[in-house]
Amino acid sequence: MLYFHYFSGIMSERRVRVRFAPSPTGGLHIGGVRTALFNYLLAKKHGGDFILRIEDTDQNRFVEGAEEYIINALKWCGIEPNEGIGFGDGAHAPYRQSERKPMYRQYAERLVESGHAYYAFDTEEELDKWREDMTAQGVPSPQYNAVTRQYLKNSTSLSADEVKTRMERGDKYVVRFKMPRNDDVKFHDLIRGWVTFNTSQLDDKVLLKNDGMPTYHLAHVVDDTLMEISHAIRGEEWLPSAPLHVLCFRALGWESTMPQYAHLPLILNPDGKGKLSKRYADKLGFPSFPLSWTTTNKETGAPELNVGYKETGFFPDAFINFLALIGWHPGGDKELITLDEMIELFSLEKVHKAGARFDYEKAKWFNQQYLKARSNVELAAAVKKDIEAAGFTLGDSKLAEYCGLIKERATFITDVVTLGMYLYKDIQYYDDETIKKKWKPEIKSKWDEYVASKDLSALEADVMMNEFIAFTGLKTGEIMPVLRVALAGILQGPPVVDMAKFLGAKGTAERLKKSFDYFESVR
RNA sequence: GCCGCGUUCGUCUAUCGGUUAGGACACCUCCCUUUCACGGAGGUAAGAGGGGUUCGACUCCCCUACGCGGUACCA
Repeated sequence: MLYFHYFSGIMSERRVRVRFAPSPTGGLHIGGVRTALFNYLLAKKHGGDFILRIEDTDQNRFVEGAEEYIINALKWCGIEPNEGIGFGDGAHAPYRQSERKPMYRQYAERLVESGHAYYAFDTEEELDKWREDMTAQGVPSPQYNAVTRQYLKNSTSLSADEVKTRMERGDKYVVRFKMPRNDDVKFHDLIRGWVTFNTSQLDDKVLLKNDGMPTYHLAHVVDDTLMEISHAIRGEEWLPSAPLHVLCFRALGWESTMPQYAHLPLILNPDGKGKLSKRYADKLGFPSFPLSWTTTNKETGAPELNVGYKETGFFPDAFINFLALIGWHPGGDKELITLDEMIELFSLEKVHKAGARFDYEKAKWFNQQYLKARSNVELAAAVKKDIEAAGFTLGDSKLAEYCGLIKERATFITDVVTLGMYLYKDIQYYDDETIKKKWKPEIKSKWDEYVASKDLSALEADVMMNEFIAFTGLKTGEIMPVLRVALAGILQGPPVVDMAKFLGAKGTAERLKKSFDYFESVR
């Protein structure tokens, strides 16, 4: 509802409004989903607004379908914004920065007028060349700053006339922030506390590009202000440019409504080397996107399908639970928590500072826990389509029974379909090795003998199995593996008697006969 | 290189000056089950190093090391 604004100078109460602001440059990756999640949690915790803003200021990197993907991913995760692209316009439309393009220029101009920014005419080629030369001379990362701007082509170094003619002539130019030469910029981060940077380390960042689009820096300062954003929660990779942003707010006279920053720790690759990347995920065999997403191979140009968490068989609630606990911990020993509980428990102060390695094994464990907790009926509904497509022809209650038999053994919802396939269609594979070791022809003759005198329609399958085992006179260790393979084909799965019950006396008898005949042929 | 941020079991983490440093994943042992799994019981395993401050530091400060991030007319 209302949030106590601690560090704004004047203590004020402010409605919590947060935004998730991805670039439509491809599929949303796991780190992005977690950023969205933390934004969502803070908004819900305080009864505020969660906004989806699309930061598409770089036309070159725009990817078709990415925006729709982001919307669908948030929907699947169950963390839907209540305002913004795909979720309804509020009072601050439009929410796509490309559509807000005309709004930004005036603020860039304002900064130029107030002496906080200037025009620069250097072309990208000239700058590339200049950086190259500087690097060759031993400057590791050349800065466009208080010193170098004096000899580069801009309105601080050129005469007023020259600037005027260039602009009238239609020369392309950018607007750069005029970074002070040597000032300390101090700001408070909700996760890290006070952070200080010296402006001598910062350069004159481009605010408005030569195509008239703002860069991220200007765009988010303007939009966060106009959209009345109270908290800016983003990845740690933004921390180094935060002082620039603070200075922009200040120069525009917006410091009092500046959002409070919270820089999230990064999700690292499992070996701790670098930000979690698709490349690593691919290599180690786990998904990096919530939903499947097709990318284009940079070398071959061929389309590549990246299977998502959803398609792998993750439940959204399990996925979110797992993600929430990367870099955040509410205290206590409870790990299985619902979204509502997360909202209740959430606070940015409890977010960790250090980066966290991604652990796919733990992700699987979460899913397994959620799977086990689902009712048989729920699982049946979730799996019905796939399982019917795979050959299951029985009714819903039978399908639920099947799910109950299988779920303890499954990690993914997709496992439920495949793990007990032999129960709803013919056995596709037999473990011949076990048969070669365990098969005794007398089992078949005993079975024929046993079953000849029985009325299968009047017999319970479990009773039948127990009677038959006793009838063979064999030790359970001798007979059980054979019966298991005869019913399932493999040495895994639910208890033999339970499988028999599922198959029914008649179904079990048919299957035993068929399997025993086969066993005779392989022994 | 420079700047920033960080550093508790292999991994995710609890601890907010006084604990036998707790939990979870993974791993190992045993039990349950003559299958696989689930479940249960137990086990191995941690405060990067060095200085301070303090009666007392994982906890506060400094230095070092290491890791990550940033250093674009990308976000």
